[in-house]
Amino acid sequence: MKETAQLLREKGLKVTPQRIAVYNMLLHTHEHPNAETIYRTLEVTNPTMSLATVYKTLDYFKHLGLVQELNVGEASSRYDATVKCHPHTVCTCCGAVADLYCDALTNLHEKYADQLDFDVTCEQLIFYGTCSACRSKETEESPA
Amino acid sequence: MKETAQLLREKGLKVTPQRIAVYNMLLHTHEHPNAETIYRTLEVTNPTMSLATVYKTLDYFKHLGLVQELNVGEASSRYDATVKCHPHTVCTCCGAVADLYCDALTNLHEKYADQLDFDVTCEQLIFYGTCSACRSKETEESPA
DNA sequence: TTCAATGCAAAAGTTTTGCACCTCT
DNA sequence: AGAGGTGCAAAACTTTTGCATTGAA
Repeated sequence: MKETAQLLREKGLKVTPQRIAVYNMLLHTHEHPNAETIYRTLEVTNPTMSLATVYKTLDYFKHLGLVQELNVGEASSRYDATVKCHPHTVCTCCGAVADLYCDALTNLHEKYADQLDFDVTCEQLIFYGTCSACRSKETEESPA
Repeated sequence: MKETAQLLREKGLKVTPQRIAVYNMLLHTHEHPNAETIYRTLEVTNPTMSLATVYKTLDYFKHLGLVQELNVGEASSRYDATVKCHPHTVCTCCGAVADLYCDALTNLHEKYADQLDFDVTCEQLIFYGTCSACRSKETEESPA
């Protein structure tokens, strides 16, 4: 993946197989995995990968703005390669965390800046509830 | 505090000094303390209080809807006795977590329900940035 | 009196750190 | 060659759990 290597280089990072693997995994998933999940997934193709390196790598990426850390109330943080602020949904039934692309619910701080006595640099909107897949399952099991 | 005792009883909880102390502390603060902070504060007046009890108590309260757990990206959860959904601001300079009362930014899921393929039960909106106090300090130190 | 709550200490889970070795530049 | 990254193991931190004792009803 030449682009990832170049991106890391531009950010002033040394290019290593581990860093490329972590970044590419995040680029190609919508699951918002946590460090443990990233580690277990990459372990298969990168047998020498260690969990500590995943943590260190995610920390570098976060500070350089390559990834976004996401806190949905679980014990461990999730990560998203889409760094632009956007809302998320968290299904309390299956645990899935999904991106929400809805202009009306994005960059709320810009729309309401005049009502806030606060310099907002970033916002996080999370909806907790039941996703459509889990809702269908519930309806099958106990139809109204 | 007779009201707290009664509230706990109504929720089916045994009334103990520890539970009253935790609930009253949360009622009378706007700091959104975490378990450790609650413990250290109450330790002074309730010398036998233990941290494990604080955790167990907060867990009961949360499940009974007496308190709200708040996750602002720190290692530990913060707690709020105001259980009604409302946005929060987090100052990345001083760490303060404040309530935001702004109708336009509350219950967003009701206003945009038709645009979401998701049954929302609860929402969490957090603005990260600099509070007015820290902004003034910055201006003093390096005036524009 | 009885059952649940408390407090302690130990355990579990996530994340960080120290350090010797390795690898990218 | 040299700076920096990796991997391992140990440590640090938050939260949970087991269990004997205490206390509320």
